[in-house]
Formats: sequence, structure tokens, C-alpha cells
Amino acid sequence: MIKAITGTKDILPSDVSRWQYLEKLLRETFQLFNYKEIRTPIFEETGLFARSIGEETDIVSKEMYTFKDRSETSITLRPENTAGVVRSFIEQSLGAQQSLNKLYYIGSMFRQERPQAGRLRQFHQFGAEALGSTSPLLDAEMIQIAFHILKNLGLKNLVVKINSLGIPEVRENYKNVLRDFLMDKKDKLSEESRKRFETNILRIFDSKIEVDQTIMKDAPLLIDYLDTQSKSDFDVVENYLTRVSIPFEVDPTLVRGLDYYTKTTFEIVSGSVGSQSALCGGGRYDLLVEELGGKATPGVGFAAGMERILLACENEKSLNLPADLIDVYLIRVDSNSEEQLDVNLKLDLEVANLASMFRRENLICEYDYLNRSVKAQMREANKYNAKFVVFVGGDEFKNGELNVKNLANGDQQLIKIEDFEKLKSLLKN
RNA sequence: GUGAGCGUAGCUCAGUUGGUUAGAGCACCAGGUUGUGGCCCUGGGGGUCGUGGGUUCAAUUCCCAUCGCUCACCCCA
Repeated sequence: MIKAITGTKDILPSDVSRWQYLEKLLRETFQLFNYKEIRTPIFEETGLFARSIGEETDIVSKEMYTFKDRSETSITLRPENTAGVVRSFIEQSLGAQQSLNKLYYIGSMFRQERPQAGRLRQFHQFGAEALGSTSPLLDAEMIQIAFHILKNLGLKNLVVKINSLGIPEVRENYKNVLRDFLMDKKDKLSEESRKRFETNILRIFDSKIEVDQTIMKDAPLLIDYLDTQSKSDFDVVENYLTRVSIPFEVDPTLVRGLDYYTKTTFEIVSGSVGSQSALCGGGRYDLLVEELGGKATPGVGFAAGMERILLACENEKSLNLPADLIDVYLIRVDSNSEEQLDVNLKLDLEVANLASMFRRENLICEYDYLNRSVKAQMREANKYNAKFVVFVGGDEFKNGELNVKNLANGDQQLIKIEDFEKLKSLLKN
């Protein structure tokens, strides 16, 4: 048997309504905040990701789906979508058409990691990017949008974490401070963190290993070394969130794994999923557009994992979606014996014709394609949650009538076939 | 890439201290006086016990390998 590739999942009809519910909420929310949808290709030239996310990051160095196409171009399935959006922004000169672009996207992303709860190789993210303003109001707005969506899904177990990484000079300066602090403690760090000491010293804060954590507890914090602009921007974010009643905590150790972040970074984590608890993460990236060859343009954005969000909804039982139902199930009455084949064929056409008349009236309807007994058809109607069944056939039909049954209360009544208006209004009630 | 756990019906799982035809519940199909559902009752279909090899008179059960799934680490959404 051919199976789906490791880390990919079928979204079956039985769970697709949850996805559609989420997608509808997303589109409504982004519309409310006046963000426009952008759809960029699912693969890009490999260099785009290497340059934006950072060569040394885990995503680029070991998680990308990269291959060569027939013209030997190195292609990568997008591991995230900020790079693609920024590429499009530059290539299509979106910045020349308006000074601020507020964009959102929904789509599949790909990373080759070991799957686990809340982590797949093909997964779905939605996200937003605002390009063209350094205003910290937008930083806070990103958090607000994400929070608005999660709250509207009924999620409770949420924590908003924010931090500021400052401008590059500040960060470089701080790295030296941190290096000095760790110099004599270096040997006590875990092997992994000793490696980070060389490659990306800030990430040592992320370590879950106890020895690292005890050492880092007394480490100097970047947030205390911020430049005045970063500091005051961060204050605005805090004040905004407070003003709009979004609870948050400042987490000075929140260092995100993508190289392009500057100033504000944030994450919303849920206690209702497994250990991959970040539902959403983002931050400001004021230098990225220029690094990718565009005119210097500040930006801020976030991305959220849809599987993780739906997992949280499931675990908190926060979504109560109405069951699918249909308006009418048409039942072909009469024998299915051999000598009646002609009659049945005629009735089948009557049923099909009635179905198309109903559908023209926007009534969701269904009938039997398997030549099953009346009883089986009734069971089917029940399974589909039909509001009504209409019996087609028998003596009533010979008399030009249809027997209409309300499945909720069992009431039946005969209606003349010519009186379609009456039939229609009964079924539409 | 590393570690742990698990692979028996479409699904959730029993079971076999190695021994003739491998079970349940749910789901599916049919029937319950031939034209009426949900509940209930009866019956039915469906399994190379993940795959390959080994030990044995005999393996679904023991051993090895392999593949897959799950969770965790790393990292991230």
C-alpha cells in the first residue's frame, strides 16, 4: 500500500469543517484589520531562504526541502513565508504603490524534521506582514490580531510573551557583554551551548538544560542594554497591550531562531498542546528588505501554526461546530424486483429531476444511487441529518402527489406535484 | 540527526505462558411479515496478527533485521 509521506497528513472530510471555520475567521479578522491577502509561490529559489532566514539557522542548515530542477536551479519548498512575501514586495514594487502594505497569507509550509505532536513536515501557517513603517503600534497590532483570533476560537490557556532584541549595534555590543560574562563559566555549559557560544550566543538562553539555566539566571539581559529608540518602542508595545487588555509577560530570554529579527519579538504559547507549545511567533525585521536587495523598508510580522491551533482547540474542546445537515433526502419507493425495472428507471429519473429542481431552489439534497430498499434509504437520510424526506413513487405518485416527511417530528403530508411552491415553502421553513 | 514506546478488522482495543477454524465494541451491509429512520434484536462481509528472515514438529506469540507510527530531545508554527 502506498502511504502518505512521513510528516504529511490527509485532512479528511470529517475534520475539514474545523479548517474551514478557522479559515473563515482568519479572513474576517484580517479584513477587520484591513490586511490584504497575498499568495506567493510554494517554492522559491533556495538562496532567498538562505539569505533571509540565515545560513546558520537550523531551518536553513538542516530542515529545508531542497532539490534541483531540470535546469539545475536549486529550488526550496518554502519553510516559512516572510521571505517569499518580502521577495514579492520587492519584485513587484509594492512599496512604490503605497507607503504601507498590510498583507496576510494562509498556506502550506515545509520543513524536514522528525514529526511529533504539533509538528509536521507539511504544515499550515497563516501570518501577516506590515511593510513600510517603523511604528511600534504595528508591532502591537500583530500581537492583537493573533490574540484576537485565538480568543475567538475560544482558547484559554494562552500566554503572550514579548521581548526586544534592539538594533544590531546594541545586539553586537550586548553579545560582547554576554561573552565576557560567560567567559569563565563556559566550561560548565552543556556541549550544545558551548557550540552556541561560538555560533549564536543569544540562543543559550533557549536551552532547557538545567546547568545552562542556572548559569544563565544571573546573566546580563539584553533588555537592559537597549538603545533609547528600541526602549521607547518597546514601552509603546507594552502600553498598547495594557490599554487593549491583552495580558502579556516580558520574557528577556525570548530569542527567536530566525536571523532577521530586530527590536520587538513575541510568541504566544499554549499550555494545551504538547511540548511544541508556540502557536504563533513573530517580530520586527527592519533590515530584511534591504538585505534582500530592496529599498530599505521596515517591516513587522508574525506566523501561526494552524495544526497547533486546531490541536489546542481540540484539547480544550473550544469549538462547537454544528453538525452537517441536508435539507431533503429523496426516497424512491416501490419494488426493486426484476419485472419492475422499467418503473424503477422512470422513478429514478423523477427523483433526479426533483433533486435538480430542489437544488435550483438552493435546497441541499441527496438521494440513493445504490438501488437500496426504502428502509436503507431512510437510514441513509437519517445519517445525513436530513430535515425532510420526500417519498417518490407508489399510489401517491400515481395520484400526482408526493409524501413529505419531517424527520424531526415524524409528521407526514401529501403535496401535489404541481404545487411546487407549497412543497418549496414547506422544505424551506 | 538522537532517544523511548508501539505495530492484531475501516476505527478503538482484547488475546495467544508457542498448539487445530484469531475475538469484542463501534462502523459497514442485509433482515426483523415484502412503502418509513433514529433505539432495540438477528444475521453477514471484512484480518498474509506491519514486512522479511531465524529458532521450533509448530510462530500472530520467542529472537534478529527492516519499515511505519507515536511521543520526547534538537529546533520551530
